[in-house]
Amino acid sequence: MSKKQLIMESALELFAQQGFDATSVQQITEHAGISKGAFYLSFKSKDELINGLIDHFMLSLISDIDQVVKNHETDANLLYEFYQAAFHSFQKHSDFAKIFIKEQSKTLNEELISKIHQYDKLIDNIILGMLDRIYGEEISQTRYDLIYCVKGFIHTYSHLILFFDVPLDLHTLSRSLAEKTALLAKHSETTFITEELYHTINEPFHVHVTKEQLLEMVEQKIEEVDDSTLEESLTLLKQQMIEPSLSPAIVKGLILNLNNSPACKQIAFLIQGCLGV
Amino acid sequence: MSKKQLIMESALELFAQQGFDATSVQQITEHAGISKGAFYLSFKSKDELINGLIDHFMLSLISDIDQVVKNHETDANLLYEFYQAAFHSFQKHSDFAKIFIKEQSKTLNEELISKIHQYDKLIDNIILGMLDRIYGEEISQTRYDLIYCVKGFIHTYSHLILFFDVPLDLHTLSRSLAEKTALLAKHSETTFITEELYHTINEPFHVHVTKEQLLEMVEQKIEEVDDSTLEESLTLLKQQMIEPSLSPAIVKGLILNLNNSPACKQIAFLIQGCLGV
DNA sequence: TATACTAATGACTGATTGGTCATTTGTCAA
DNA sequence: TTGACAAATGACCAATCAGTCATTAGTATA
Repeated sequence: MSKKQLIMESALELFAQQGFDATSVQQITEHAGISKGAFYLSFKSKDELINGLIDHFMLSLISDIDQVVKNHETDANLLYEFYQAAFHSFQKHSDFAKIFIKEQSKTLNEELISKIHQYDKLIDNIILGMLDRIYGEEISQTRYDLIYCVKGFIHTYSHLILFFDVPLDLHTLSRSLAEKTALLAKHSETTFITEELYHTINEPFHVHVTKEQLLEMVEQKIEEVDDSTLEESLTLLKQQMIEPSLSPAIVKGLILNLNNSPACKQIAFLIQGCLGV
Repeated sequence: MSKKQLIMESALELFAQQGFDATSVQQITEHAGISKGAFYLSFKSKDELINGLIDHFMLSLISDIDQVVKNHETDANLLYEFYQAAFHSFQKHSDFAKIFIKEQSKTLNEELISKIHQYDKLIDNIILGMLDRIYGEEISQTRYDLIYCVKGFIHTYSHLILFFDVPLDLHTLSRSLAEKTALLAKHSETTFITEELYHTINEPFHVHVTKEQLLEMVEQKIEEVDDSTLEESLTLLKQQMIEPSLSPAIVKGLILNLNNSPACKQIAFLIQGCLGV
């Protein structure tokens, strides 16, 4: 495990317990068994660490959900699968999820708030795509309202999953929420969040990872992975981003390779967006 | 305005902008135009101030909602009125609502977390009472699930109200959420939060304000109020709490007097509970 | 072994914090 | 005008913080 990862894992644990502000760099380095100076060899500042954590786990969550929504053929169970994926991802990264719920829109930098807002919009788009696919024209009036309902459901029930040590039946929960969402989608008539209102609210934010940033991330990932298939796939896709030469089928296949590895799902999602597949 | 109130208002504004940790006592006192020493004449510590703010505004919110639910005769529009009351209360105390949403279950003292949990349970009970009153046996299987849905709705839509400077139509919002809640209450069948699960989760917490604490609060309130009717009502009710002598009708009337004043609604709610009216 | 290099350390700095307390200021009745 | 008391002040303290840097430890090459 690289030093960066070690620090991130130690920090994550402490942040989940105590929050960002209440956790000192000293504590993190002690918990990781390294010196304070070593921390600043891996991260320029505490803020950079927080930034990195948010990027890492938000992308993980988003790519988890996105993959399920994209790869699910029969729309019948899609809602159920969506909720399953979301809650499983929360459970898998429960430390980060705790931070995300607790510190959401706290007193962070402008930069961080904007970043979180961007990820939030990504999630909105995934949910919207899913709803449109299932219900189509049927929900043309209420689709934006439904996004907020779905996010409301996830938020409240996440509390249970994260902050109580009770064994929960995620299957029943997902089934229950799928039922509720379907009810709202089929019978809800009053519209509160019109398309206009939705866009007014989200106007100033645009999602964007520059190609340069992404290339850098790919390079870093190449050094991290052990599997040769993954390494090769990443290298080829990096080349493709610099100078397209491969056929679409090959590119899709390479991205699938990455999607099969939990460690590469996130970067797969980004490459996918960059190459427009 | 008493010094205590001045400090609380100044602190509230800064807390809403920056959060608890990021706001120093120095900043608060500068903003209030007093010295640092003067702060500690009114509050034993920064924590005591935070405690006071939470008590003050949570009670305000809860008594606002409770009054609407209790006093609404026709159950037809009750859901709508409930959401209206909740969002109006949020809008009225938007500074505090922001803090409440932002710092919810952050890294506060054990004491504070428990306190917030207690208020949360109070809200649960009000919602549950309302739902039972409207739907009765019809929702016997899903009543606890419905609480979480209602709270989920309020949470997500509160974000819009609090963090975007868009003029919002609370009437339409409340109507929309009333419709959605009714849909779920009437047609939802899958139960996730069973009665047993609900009680397991909330077991260790019990709401309690001791009579002594309440008497002290009443005394303080007597000194604060200007109106003679309010002062008299408070004094009589205080006597009643120490040694019951008035008829139930008089007690009810006195509480109504308090309910008519925004400044006394909260303490009215507590006295009501203490006297079992 | 000697040299050159990087990785890692932790004492240190300057800034900021919550909270204290000797001192000053303001306000009464005598 | 005086003296007694309460209200208010802000310099001060110890603790803690993020971040730095001179120094040391470890390692690979010659």
